[in-house]
Amino acid sequence: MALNPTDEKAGSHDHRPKPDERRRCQRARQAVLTALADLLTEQPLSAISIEAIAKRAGVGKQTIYRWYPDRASLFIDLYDSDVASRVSIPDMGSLEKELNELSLRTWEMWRETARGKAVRHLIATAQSNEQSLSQLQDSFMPKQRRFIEQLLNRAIERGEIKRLKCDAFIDLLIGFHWYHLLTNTLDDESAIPLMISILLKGLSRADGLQPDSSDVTKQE
Amino acid sequence: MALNPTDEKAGSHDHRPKPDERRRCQRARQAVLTALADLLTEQPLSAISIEAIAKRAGVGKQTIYRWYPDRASLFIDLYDSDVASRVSIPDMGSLEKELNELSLRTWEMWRETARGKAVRHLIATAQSNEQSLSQLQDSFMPKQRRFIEQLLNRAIERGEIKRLKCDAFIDLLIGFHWYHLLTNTLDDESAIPLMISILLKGLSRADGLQPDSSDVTKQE
Amino acid sequence: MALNPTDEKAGSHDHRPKPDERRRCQRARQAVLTALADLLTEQPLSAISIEAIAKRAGVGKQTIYRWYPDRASLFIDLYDSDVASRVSIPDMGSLEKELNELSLRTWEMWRETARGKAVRHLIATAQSNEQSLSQLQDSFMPKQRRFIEQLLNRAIERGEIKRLKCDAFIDLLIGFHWYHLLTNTLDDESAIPLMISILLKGLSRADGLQPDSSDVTKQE
Amino acid sequence: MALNPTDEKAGSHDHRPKPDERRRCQRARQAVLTALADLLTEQPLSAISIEAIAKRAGVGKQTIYRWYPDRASLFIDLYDSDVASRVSIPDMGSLEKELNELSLRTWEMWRETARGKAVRHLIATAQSNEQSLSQLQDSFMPKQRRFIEQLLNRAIERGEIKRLKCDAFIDLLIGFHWYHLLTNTLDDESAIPLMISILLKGLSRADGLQPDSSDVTKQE
DNA sequence: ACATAACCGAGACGGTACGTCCGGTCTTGAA
DNA sequence: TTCAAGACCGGACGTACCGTCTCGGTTATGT
Repeated sequence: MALNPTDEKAGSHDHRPKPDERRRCQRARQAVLTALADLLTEQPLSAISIEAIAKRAGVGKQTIYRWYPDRASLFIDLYDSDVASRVSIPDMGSLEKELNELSLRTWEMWRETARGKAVRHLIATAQSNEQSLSQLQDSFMPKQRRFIEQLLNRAIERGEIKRLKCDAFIDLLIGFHWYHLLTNTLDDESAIPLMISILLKGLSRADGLQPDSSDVTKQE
Repeated sequence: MALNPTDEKAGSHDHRPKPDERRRCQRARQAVLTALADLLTEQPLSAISIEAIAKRAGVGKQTIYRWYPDRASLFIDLYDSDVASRVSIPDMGSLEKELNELSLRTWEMWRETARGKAVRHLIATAQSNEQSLSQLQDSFMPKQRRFIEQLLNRAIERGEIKRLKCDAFIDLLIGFHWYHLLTNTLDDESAIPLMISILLKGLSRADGLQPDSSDVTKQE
Repeated sequence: MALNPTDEKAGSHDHRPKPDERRRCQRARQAVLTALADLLTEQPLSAISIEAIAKRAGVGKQTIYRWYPDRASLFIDLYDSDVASRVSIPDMGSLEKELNELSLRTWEMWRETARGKAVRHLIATAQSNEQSLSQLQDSFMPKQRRFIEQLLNRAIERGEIKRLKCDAFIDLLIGFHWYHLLTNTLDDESAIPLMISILLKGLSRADGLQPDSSDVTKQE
Repeated sequence: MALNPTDEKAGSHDHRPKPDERRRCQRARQAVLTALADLLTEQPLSAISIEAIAKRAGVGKQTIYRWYPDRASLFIDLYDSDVASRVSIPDMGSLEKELNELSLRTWEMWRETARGKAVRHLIATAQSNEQSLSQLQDSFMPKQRRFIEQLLNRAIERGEIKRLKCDAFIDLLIGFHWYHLLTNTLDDESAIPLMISILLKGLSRADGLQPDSSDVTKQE
């Protein structure tokens, strides 16, 4: 049986000419990201379109499509570009405090820079576009989870909690935030510490008590 | 002097001519819902459009727009029409068992009837359409929450848990499911009992231990 | 009652982005004109729609709307594109003969190329669309009149008739043809020479006999 | 017992439910005609639709469709209903004067009662609807021609002109008016007497001079 | 040092779907 | 039956974006 060497990626007959990252015009890149950021703050989500971004940025549409093969990539690039740093959490000695801090800062950033809208658009887009969904899964979500994992690891080092790889915990935490973001229902930020306290109680007791949940520590 | 009550100016905004629900053609309504259900099972989410639904149903587009002022209403009507009954949970004596049952049945229904896609489209749509968001908030979400509240109330009556109105608990539970639905990541349903056990442990301890979360029981 | 505020007033500060004529795709232009011509010969007038033309031409609707701001422009472009030349009349030494020739050839062309239908659609369209009416007035009618004016001028040079600028004469001639075209009543082409002989007799005597029509020669 | 007159039209495979003229509601009929007349004066031609007329008249659409099988019938009914009388011309002893009077009064009526718009719509409609075209040919046009024929007959009785049945003459006269009506170009009513003088000169000389037009007097 | 690629802006292109409007038919309840 | 009201199916309207494709013009690499 003869393997076709050109077909490394199954099903990919995508003969895209692979743009040369070195020659990328940084001015254009910045213009696009800035334009998108501006539109997000000024316009309703329904007014965000590639065409509008390109026009606002003074950039050809192709320039966007060249560097961002799907919408998700663009929004993720924006999200990463200048925002990640805003939510780095120092060691506060308490996981609960740190999670609260992380959550509150995230919401603050979502609100103030309209990045919340970007996330909403990103998630919405991924529902009807396979490539965008992949980007969401492979690029955006891991980064989001890593923030939380860092805090968990720190707590483990401090001996605050037991060593465990509990995806469900992170799912619950992020799911809570997404839920409120997507439904625009976080009337009261006091819901956050409450939610975290519930989660942490669940976590602290997850060290092998009930037989039907004893596998928590072995998950994954 | 007779005042003409039919004032054409009528500063009121929308003043839509209010279709007469009694005269609604049930055949058309069913055709639309069936067509939508079929498309959801057969087509990718990106292929779902009002136009496609109307064509498939053999119905004029206007007939859809007449009864569903926004896309969300349509999807919610579908969701309600024949699905709710599938996830009624009998009293199983254990909240944990019941929540597990509810979750598993929900995912089963989402999968088998493609109603999961409907929810995904519904949520995505609400991101760029204010009216749809309102429908999501006011019509879809309360119904979803009520399922869980019923189980919680039953557990309270059984004395299994203390009386409490803990929105955060429900947010966490639903948020978890939405998160996995929207990102198409529920590879393993064993994550569900794990998640529920975490939640329940948080809940069971929420009865006024730590001073900073003692208000759990008084919430709302 | 919601009155639909059609754009008829429209101070026409319509800063449309003015498409760049140089970049116009000639293939698309030809495809549109050919498709329209074909539809005119094959279909009843009621089946002629922008959508049908675009589909037949394998062209996006926008491509039509981009270059033809109103329906009239499209039909006039078709009419001009390949038809005008068919009715150029050589000097035959006699105005009557030439007018007969022009008329007969016009009807022949209207019939054989279905351009008569185009004119009918053009005129009908202009009745309910201000822009189309303007196009009819400013673009189509002058060209039609010029054909006749040329013959008249030639006759003047030959000394056949006196110098005069008689709009009414042309109005009568064109009016006659339009009348029969629009009502689909030209059962017998022998009506044409008869009509022309009447007109010409009126013309030949118009050289200042009756005082109340002496201004014929000064008209405009 | 009266015979049911609905089956008069032979060859009609039109299974229309045969409206009973005797039971026709005159209130509804008047309301429709008045509404149409009002819309014609108040609205641009593009705003005239069956739906708008029905709504304005406070009448069901079916009531219009029942009595007017095509749009043309409706407009002709309006035109006939109250307007014809306005252009009856007394014997003025001179055909030219009478034709001028007829023409001027027609334009005056067209303008003042917006009936000109009705005629425009009528003609436009006939371009894309066979039934309407038939109505135009069989009902509207003959009536219009009869006005002129009456004047011609009177002139013949007076001995002013020779006996003749010259369709072309009438075609020219009506064609002239239609042309200016449809193109909204009758800037100056002084064009009318000029046009008529041309026509009449043609007519007065049409009594067998040139051999090739000697058949004028034998026409029809 | 300069040819030659790839970039860039602009925007035309073939399409799909939007949400609205109207045509013409059918249904309902009241008179 | 007729009428007012209006729901119904169908289909065209004109617009907005999609993602692709030229088109000159402008870098900026690499031999």
